Amino acid sequence: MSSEAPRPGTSDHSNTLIGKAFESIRKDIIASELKPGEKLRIAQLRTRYGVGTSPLREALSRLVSEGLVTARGQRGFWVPPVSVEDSEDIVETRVVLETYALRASIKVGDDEWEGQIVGAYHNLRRVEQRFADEPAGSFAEWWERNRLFHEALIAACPLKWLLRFQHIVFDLHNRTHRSSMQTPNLSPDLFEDHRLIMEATLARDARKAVELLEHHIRRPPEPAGE
Amino acid sequence: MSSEAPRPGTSDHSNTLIGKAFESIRKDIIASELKPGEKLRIAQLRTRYGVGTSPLREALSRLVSEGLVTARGQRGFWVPPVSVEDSEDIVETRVVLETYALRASIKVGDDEWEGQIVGAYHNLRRVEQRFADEPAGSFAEWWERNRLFHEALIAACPLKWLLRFQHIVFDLHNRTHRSSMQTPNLSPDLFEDHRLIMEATLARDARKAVELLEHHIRRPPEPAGE
DNA sequence: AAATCATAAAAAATCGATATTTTTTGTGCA
DNA sequence: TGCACAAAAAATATCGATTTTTTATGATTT
Repeated sequence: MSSEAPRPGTSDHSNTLIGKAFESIRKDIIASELKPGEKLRIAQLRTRYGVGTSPLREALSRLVSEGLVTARGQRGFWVPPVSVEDSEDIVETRVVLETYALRASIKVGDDEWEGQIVGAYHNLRRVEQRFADEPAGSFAEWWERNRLFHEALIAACPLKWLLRFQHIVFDLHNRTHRSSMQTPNLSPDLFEDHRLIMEATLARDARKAVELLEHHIRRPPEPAGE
Repeated sequence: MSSEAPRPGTSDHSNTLIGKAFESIRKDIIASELKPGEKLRIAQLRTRYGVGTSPLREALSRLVSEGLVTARGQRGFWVPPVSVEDSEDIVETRVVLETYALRASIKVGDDEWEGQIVGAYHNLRRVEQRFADEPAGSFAEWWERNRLFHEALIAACPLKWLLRFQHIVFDLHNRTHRSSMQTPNLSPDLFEDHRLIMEATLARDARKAVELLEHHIRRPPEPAGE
């Protein structure tokens, strides 16, 4: 009997069309290639992602609970619209979860945890330096490494469920940012934030780290043109 | 064009077999009728809930993101097992979310909010009184009204996403409690907690209300026997 | 004439049956 | 006991049928 019940919160969908569709659609929604408010028609998605109806609908169903897709019975699926109220809600919820997790991490984090942060920051820094030269090419990459850096900061928090929720609102926040800028546009202030947050965190200065992180999360997206 | 994109976090699955299956399975998992660690075989569930493969799998997919079902690619679905670590994780996450939401509610709640709390408490009190006489008959009802009472307490919190996450961990916490007791067994201390929490909340004594709520959430389930 | 309502046609979502693929179980052999 | 292979079971995916919603059209009312 090698069929063990997996731990809660597990979602191993490797090697299935469901998994492929799930990841692809998730990626496209976060990147705002599937635009906020857009109707997700099954027939269209089938040709776009090259899978049948069933795996497609199952992937969409999974995304519903993550808030990246909304469903109405017998009416189909949509990309949820982006509104100011929702964005503020997402930002403040992210502040609550992420500052708690950062405090907890600073309290119990070990050498291994510190090393992961330094490594993630290094990778992030690389893209940030490259961003000035070729913004378009490094934009998507920046978001991914930004996510990994923030995850590393709070990885020592023992509450797995809280981290899971943080992941969800992070993705949602990511999407609102990306949908608000037509062209890649990242403030150098954001980059500076990262350095300061890391320094305060490694110095175990919880109060300062949390304050910096709050400002960082609340920082509004750069206006499109300048 | 009456097809409007619904707000994020919406899940209206009315009148679909998916919705029926989703609610039924969710209910049975929380009530531990589908037991922790149990394999969820599609063929069995089809006869049990009287629906076909497609709506069944979609319902299960939705439950995966809520943590009430786990999935392994090509291996199928399980009811997640209950472990001590997971339970502590769930409890502490619930404390973080629910105390924040209670504080926020006390800060901004209006008359309407207060009325809902009093009403929910009244309904809950009724079942709690009935519980002494017929525990088996009022057990499931108690859980539902308990949930409604706790939701009423924090309903004025403006962060919809935080409330949504609270709902998820509440259900998970509910399940761990129910799976730990073979026979209905609720402590009178729990009932007393409710009264005190309500009083402190309506008195707008945030510090006291939060302290009581923390103790209440952390209170372990009654041991099965006496 | 404009607006409302009913009806029909088209489109789309939903569902179940069947075929395919993968995993699990069972059996014989080294 | 361990391994290879075959059989069975189970999950997954595709397809087509059914149901529901949406759109289009025309008649009726104000």
